[in-house]
Amino acid sequence: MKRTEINHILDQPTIGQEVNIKGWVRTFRNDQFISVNDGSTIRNLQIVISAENTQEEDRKRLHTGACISVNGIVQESLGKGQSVEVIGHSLEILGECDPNEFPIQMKKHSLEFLREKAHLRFRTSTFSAVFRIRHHLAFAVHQFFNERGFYYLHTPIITGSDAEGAGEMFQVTTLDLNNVPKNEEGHIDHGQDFFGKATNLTVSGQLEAELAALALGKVYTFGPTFRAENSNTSRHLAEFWMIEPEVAFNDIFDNMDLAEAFLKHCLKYVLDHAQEDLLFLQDREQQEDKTKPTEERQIMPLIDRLKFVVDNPFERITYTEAIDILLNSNHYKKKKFKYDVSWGIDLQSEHERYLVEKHFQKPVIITGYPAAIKAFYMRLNEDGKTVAAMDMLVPGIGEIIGGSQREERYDVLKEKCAQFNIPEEHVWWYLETRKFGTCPHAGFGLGFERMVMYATGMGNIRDVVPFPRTPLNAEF
RNA sequence: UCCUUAGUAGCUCAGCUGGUUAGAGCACAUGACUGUUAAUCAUGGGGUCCCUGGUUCGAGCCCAGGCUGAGGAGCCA
Repeated sequence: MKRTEINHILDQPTIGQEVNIKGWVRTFRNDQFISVNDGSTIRNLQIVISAENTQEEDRKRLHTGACISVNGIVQESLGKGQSVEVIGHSLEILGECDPNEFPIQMKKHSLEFLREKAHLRFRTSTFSAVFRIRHHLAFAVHQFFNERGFYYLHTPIITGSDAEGAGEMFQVTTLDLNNVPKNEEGHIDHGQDFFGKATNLTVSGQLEAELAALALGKVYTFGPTFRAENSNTSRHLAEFWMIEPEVAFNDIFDNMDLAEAFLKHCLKYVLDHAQEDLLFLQDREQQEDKTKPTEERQIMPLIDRLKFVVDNPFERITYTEAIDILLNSNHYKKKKFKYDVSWGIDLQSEHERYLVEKHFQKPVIITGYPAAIKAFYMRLNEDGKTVAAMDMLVPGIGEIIGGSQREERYDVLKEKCAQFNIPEEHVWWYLETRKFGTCPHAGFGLGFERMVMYATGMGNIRDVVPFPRTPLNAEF
C-alpha cells in the first residue's frame, strides 16, 4: 500500500479512507495513542491503536524515536487536541529505538546538548523546523535571481588565488605531510603538489563572479565558503554558504536596491511558505524570553519582525552620518561606548548594535566607508578618501551583507594594489578585465546562515547549519 | 586568540562559607488505569561529581595546571 504523507492527511483529510503512514514515534500515551511525525510537516499525526489489533510485544517497542508503519482508517478525532486521527488496524515496527540509548526525549533539551547529537537533532521539532525553513530560503534565493534574469555561476571551491584577503585560508594539498618535499631555499616545494602550486579552499567567489559579470551581465554564486579563522562566536563558521550577486553597469545605489529587494523577497517567501514552522519557532522563542531579563527580550515576536522588515524601507545612511549619530548620542555623551568614536575608525560591534538596535530599530545600510578600512577592489569616491562600500546591518545579528561598487578604472585599481601591497602578478587576470572592456559594476556577499538565523530567530549560527564546522569541531 | 562563566545520574538542575551512605524532576523498568495530548499514580534500578596533581584527619566543595561548552570581544558573511 502506498504511503500517505502526514501533511496530506492533516490538510485534506478524507474521512473513512484507508491509508498507510510511515514515520517516527514522538510519544506513545496510554498504551493507545501514538503521536507520529514524518517530516512532511511540523505537526504530528495521532494514531489510535488497541489491544485487539496489535501485539503487546509490539506496543512495548513503541518508544520515542522508533520508526513505524501503520495501516488504518482516517477518522474525525474523538479527542480534543486534533481534528483528525487514524484508527490503526495493523502496526509494523520498521526500526526499534532503545530508550536506554536514544538521547532525544519528548522534553526540552538544551541546544548545546543537541549540537553534540547533530546526527539525531533533526528528530526534534525545533531542528526540523529550522531545516525546512533553510530549504525554503535556498529555494527563494534561486527564485529571486532567476526571475530577474541572473545566471547561477559555479565558482571554484579549490582556488590558487592568494590575494583575496578575506581571511585565513585552509590549505589544500596531496603532499605527504609526514615527508614534505622542500626546495633549495628550504620552503615547501608546491611544484610537486597536485596542482603544481599552492592551493586553498575559497574564501569568496567574488573575484571570479566579477569576471563572469563582465560578459554575462548579471550573475550570482551560491556555494560553500571557508575561513580558517579561529573565530569562536555565535555568528561565525569555518564552513558557510555565501550568496554573491555581481551585476555589470550597477552602481552602489542599484546595489543597495538589489540587496534590500533580495532580503525582502527571501523573508517574504518564508512567511508565505513556512507559517507553521515559523509559528512553532516563535512560540519557542517566547518561552525562552520568559526566562530572560526584560531588556534581553525580543521587541516583536518573530513573525511580526519578519513582516516589519518585508513591509518597511531599510534605513540608508553614510558612514559619516553614522559617526555623527554616534557622536551626538546620549550613549556616547555618557561614555558608555568601550571604544572611542571618530571619523576614520572601523565601526565596532557596539557601535553597529547601537545604530541598528537602539537608534533605528530596523535594517540599516551604511555606505561611504573610509578607503583605508575597506578592501582594495572597492571603488574610490570623488572625495578621494571614501569608497563605494556598503554594509547591511540587521537587529540581533549585525552584518548580514557586505558589498561595494567595484573599482573599474585600471589606473586607480593598480594604484590601490600598490597601496595594499598586493603584487600585480597575483591578480593579473583580475586587472585584465579592467584593461579589456571594463565597465562599472557592483555586487555583494550575503552569509546564508545569517539570513537563516534572522528568519528563524535562532541565536547561534551552529544551529542553522546541519553539521557546523567550527574550531575544534568537525564531527560527523 | 583575549576576557567572563560553567562542567554533579541518559537529560535539566539542587547540593549549606570542607564533615556519615551525593539528591529532585523528567526519561527508563515493573505494575495499575484505558480517549490520552510532553497522560496520570505507585514501586524500583541508575553516579569516574570533566581530567591530572596538591592542601587537609577528611574534598563534589579549597589550590594549581589542563580539557570541553557557553556568553562577549577581535576578524568578518
